[in-house]
Parts: sequence; C-alpha cells; structure tokens
Amino acid sequence: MATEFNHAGIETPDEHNRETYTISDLSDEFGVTPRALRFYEDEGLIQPERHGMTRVYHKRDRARLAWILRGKRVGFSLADIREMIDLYDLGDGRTKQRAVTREKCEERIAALSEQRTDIDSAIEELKGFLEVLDKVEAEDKA
Amino acid sequence: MATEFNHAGIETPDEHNRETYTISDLSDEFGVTPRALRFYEDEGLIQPERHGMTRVYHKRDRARLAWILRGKRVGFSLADIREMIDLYDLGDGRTKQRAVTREKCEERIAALSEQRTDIDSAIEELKGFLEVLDKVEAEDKA
DNA sequence: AGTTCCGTTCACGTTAACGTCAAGCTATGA
DNA sequence: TCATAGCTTGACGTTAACGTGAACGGAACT
Repeated sequence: MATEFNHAGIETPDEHNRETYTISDLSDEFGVTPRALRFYEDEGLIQPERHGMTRVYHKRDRARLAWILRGKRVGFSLADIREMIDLYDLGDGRTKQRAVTREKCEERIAALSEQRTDIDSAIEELKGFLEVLDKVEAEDKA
Repeated sequence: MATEFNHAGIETPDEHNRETYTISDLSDEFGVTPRALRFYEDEGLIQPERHGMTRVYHKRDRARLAWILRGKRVGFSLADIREMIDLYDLGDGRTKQRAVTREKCEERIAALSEQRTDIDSAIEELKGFLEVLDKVEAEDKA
C-alpha cells in the first residue's frame, strides 16, 4: 500500500509526475526560506491546501510564488503584490471594478517604465565609470 | 548692507547665481524630508559645510543627493550606495583596489540588467492582463 | 519685545519582511 | 521502539530608513 504522504527523499513515481510540492520543495527551488512562504501565507498571498497540518502546494501556488518573487525583484512591496493578485483574481467584477483594475494596472506600468529608465541611466553611469577606470589604467601603463 | 544669510523668500541676487542651498532648498527640490538629508549625513553619504550650526550644501552635495535618490529608485540600499560613493571617491587607489572597484561595478551592472528584464516581463504581463480586461469589456457589450 | 520661521540635536517610535528560537506533532528508517 | 527529519504554530528579535515629537537657538518682521 502506498504511503499517503512522503516528504523527503526519492520521488514516489506513482504520483503522476509531481503535481504537489512540500514547503521546502518550493523554498529550495526558489531560494527562499520556509519562513518566508509561511509569511506570505499569513499575508494572504498564497493559500496552499492542507493534508492534516502540513501544507501542500500545487502548480497554481508555485506560479503565484514566482509572481511574488518577481514582483519583489522589481521593487514591489508585499502589499502591492497582494493588491495585484487580488485584482487578478477578480475576473468577474462589475464594470466599475474593472475600471479601477485597469487604472491600477496602468499606474503600475507607468511606474515600472520609469524604473526602467532609471535603471538604464544607472547602467550608463556605471559603464561610464568603468571607462574612467580603463583610462586611468592605461595612463598607469604609460 | 547685504544680510549674510537669507533662508526663505526672494533670492538674494548679489549671491552670484545660487551656489549654495539650505537643507529645505534641497529637500523641497527633491521631494524628500530634511530628516532624510540629516539621516544621509549621519550615514556618511553627504558632508555639507557648516556655517555655525546650519548646514550649507553646494553643487557637489546636490549632485550626490541626486545619485543617492536614483540609487534608491533602482533598488539599492543606502549601504550599497555609500559603498559606491566611496568607490567613486577613490580615484587614486592602487591597481588592486581598482580591480575590486571594477568588479563591484560589473556586479552592479549585471544585477541591474537582470532587474531590467524582470521589469520588462512584469510590464508584458500587466499589458497582457489589460488585454484580458479589454476582451471581457467587449464581450459585455455584445 | 515678542512672535514667527527655519534651523539644530537628541532620542524614542514605526513599518516591512522576515530571522530565530521554543516547543511540539508525526511518519519513516535503524 | 526510538531517534531523526521535516512539518507545525506561536512569539519575540532584527534591520533599514526614516517619522515624530521635544526642547532649544538665532534671525527677522511687527
């Protein structure tokens, strides 16, 4: 009889190609701590299933986590991210709700575009600095 | 007789075209609080002159502030920024020091490039979501 | 002389995003 | 059967980047 649950070790092959993940599966894969995942759950960003006490993550949760982490990388707060996720989940809102959603999205896009140009100029500036270094180096050799 | 110091109000014209700034000149211009500027000073990011007790900022300080704020916008911590400023100030370091500097710069550039692609895909994703909204809207009208 | 502004220095408070124990349950391998 | 590994829930600690008074000084209108 197959054990109903098998946390670590070798994959149970009869579980048709990994549909679920443990907390450390995901935290290992994404390079974050389990604590972080529990925190995101407390904040309402993910809602994994439970088998008894233990969390069981599905692909949907995995995808959300990816979203969250990318959001963080581009400078969003968890509150921002939750807001966006909520908007995303709201596919059936009434017209007015959708207008709000649209506005939020556009705001985000504008902010991100601004960030992009900031990053571009920071990169340029750093490259310029590298060139200065090269020059000094060359002068030194002469 | 010209008053030696004139905080607010109309510009004193005999002070050949604004070479110095008060703390609130700068904080107003850049949209931050004086507290922030003092904090940056405590952290060793800027070192304005003093006339008695009061801080007097020059163009150099203004430029630094601009650097700091852009750094923040692209996600650097104040510690990161101080590190970069220190590197910048070190124009005369010996060869090995310069190698370290170069490496740091390249690391930064790499990180920033990664951030850029993250931002790009976030923007794409948001645009995709907007299209979904458009679709739903269109269906509603039908 | 008095009030108003703008500046100053402590020094404690705050928020976000976890880190870090502590204490306990539970299934699996030795 | 017991230890070990991995899961759980509190709950307090931590860091960064300021916010927020408190209490004061000095110039400048009125």
